[in-house]
Amino acid sequence: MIETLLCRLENFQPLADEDRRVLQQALTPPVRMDRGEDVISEGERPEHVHLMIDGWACRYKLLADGQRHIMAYLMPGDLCDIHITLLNRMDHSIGILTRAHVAGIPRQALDHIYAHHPELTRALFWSTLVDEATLREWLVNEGHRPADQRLAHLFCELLVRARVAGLTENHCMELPLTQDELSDAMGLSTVHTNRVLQKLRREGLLTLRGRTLSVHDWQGLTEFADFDPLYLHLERSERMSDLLGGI
Amino acid sequence: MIETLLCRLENFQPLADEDRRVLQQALTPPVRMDRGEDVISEGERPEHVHLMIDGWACRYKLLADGQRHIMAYLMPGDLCDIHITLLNRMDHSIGILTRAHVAGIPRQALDHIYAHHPELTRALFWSTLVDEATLREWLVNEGHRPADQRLAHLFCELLVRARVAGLTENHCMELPLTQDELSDAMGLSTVHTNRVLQKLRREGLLTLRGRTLSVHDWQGLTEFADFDPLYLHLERSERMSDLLGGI
DNA sequence: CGATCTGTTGATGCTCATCAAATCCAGTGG
DNA sequence: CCACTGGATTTGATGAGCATCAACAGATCG
Repeated sequence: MIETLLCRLENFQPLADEDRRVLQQALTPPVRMDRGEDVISEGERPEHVHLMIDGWACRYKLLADGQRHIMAYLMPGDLCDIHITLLNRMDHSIGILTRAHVAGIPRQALDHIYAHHPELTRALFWSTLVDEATLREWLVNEGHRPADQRLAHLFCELLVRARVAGLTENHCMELPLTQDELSDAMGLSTVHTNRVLQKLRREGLLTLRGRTLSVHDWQGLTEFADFDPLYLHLERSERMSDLLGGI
Repeated sequence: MIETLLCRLENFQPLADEDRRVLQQALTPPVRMDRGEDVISEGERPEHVHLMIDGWACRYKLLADGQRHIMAYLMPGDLCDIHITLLNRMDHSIGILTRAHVAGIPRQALDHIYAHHPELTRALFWSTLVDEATLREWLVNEGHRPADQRLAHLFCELLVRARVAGLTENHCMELPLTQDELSDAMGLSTVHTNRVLQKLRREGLLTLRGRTLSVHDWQGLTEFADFDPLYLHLERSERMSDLLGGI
């Protein structure tokens, strides 16, 4: 799954073999984690950067009233928290959503990369900038789009990201999220999310059942959601071209 | 106003005189801009990083239906778009909100900094991580908080940021935003924003009139808004201590 | 096989958008 | 100095979108 990460980083620019090796060797062995556990919690001082090997996680914050807001989904190949070497304390938590394996890059190894591998450093920096761009799009999504478009837009994004990570078959992907977890990310109630999902299904755009997302009308979905993948900055990905062609 | 930037960067760690000089000398002379102009537009390939000398700007995207969503406010001392050196094309625009002066750091100068001034580079990287953290908080704000808390939270943030930039007097600051511009950031209609502002005023929390924000009950406001400034990562700022003490 | 989590359905009401019009204000030109 | 103008703020009325509460059906799992 380091392959997935490398593959993603190469959306910025091709990596030297040396850089690939350095990154690979920096990784600690994957740790098994279960749904409900935190990779790291708000307020903690992190010592590792974490990499999702398999399984899904999310960034989230808890509000004063106990509600959880999910700010990002992390799928296999995603780095969880590069920030962390530079920020003192986590301002949010990272929680596991499925059975998962998580590897780490020790702070020390990362410092070494920063000091001696400028190209790799830039690639990692690039990757956080993409995360930031994604965050901006989510902000637009929650701020301005009604519930149906909002969910549709999320599914577009997830399908593209999964595609680039090699996690799709045709227009289907494993999506191990409950409607509750979707709701906490979209700022909707579970009930409303449920009704919107039914509507998207009725309209022949997609179905979500048994942890599998199937997109039936990709073109229709992207148009409905006003989805423009520019913000994912994946222009270089070969796996993207057919999808993008369809947009 | 480079002072403000340096002062902000030193929230990460004190800068060497050498680094301060390098940054100062990298700046191009400020250019005068007017409300409505774009510093840079979506899709463009940027050649400078921009620094707000005076006046305000915002990051925004235009949606398919013509609505504008504001994703960040930029005040004097804020860098607009460091990303830019690494991302190919802007996935959003930066628009001027008041008469303003904007300086630039040429891409070339920035590359030089990246290559030869690791500490300064880290400080700049840190600064984008804070931007990202702010984005996450905005996401929570729009996703989960009702309109009154949402606006209150925004005002808390703006006051703290202005305070650190030396732009406040007591609990007042110049806030040159129309209710329309506030609405576009909060995902509310102008009408509703207006009513919420009246409510916050009636409750004695703050008044916003004639481009001036006056917070009358800081403690009450932060409690009402569920505001925790951790995400701004300003622990080192001396100017913050009195405000934070009040939280 | 019950216990628990997830998904589904119905009913009710609040928050907020929308439309429309009135007022206020700063700037501009006669 | 005043009339004019266009933008910003304010007010009222109406209705849509979505939250909330409650209950039930299905799935999953030890």
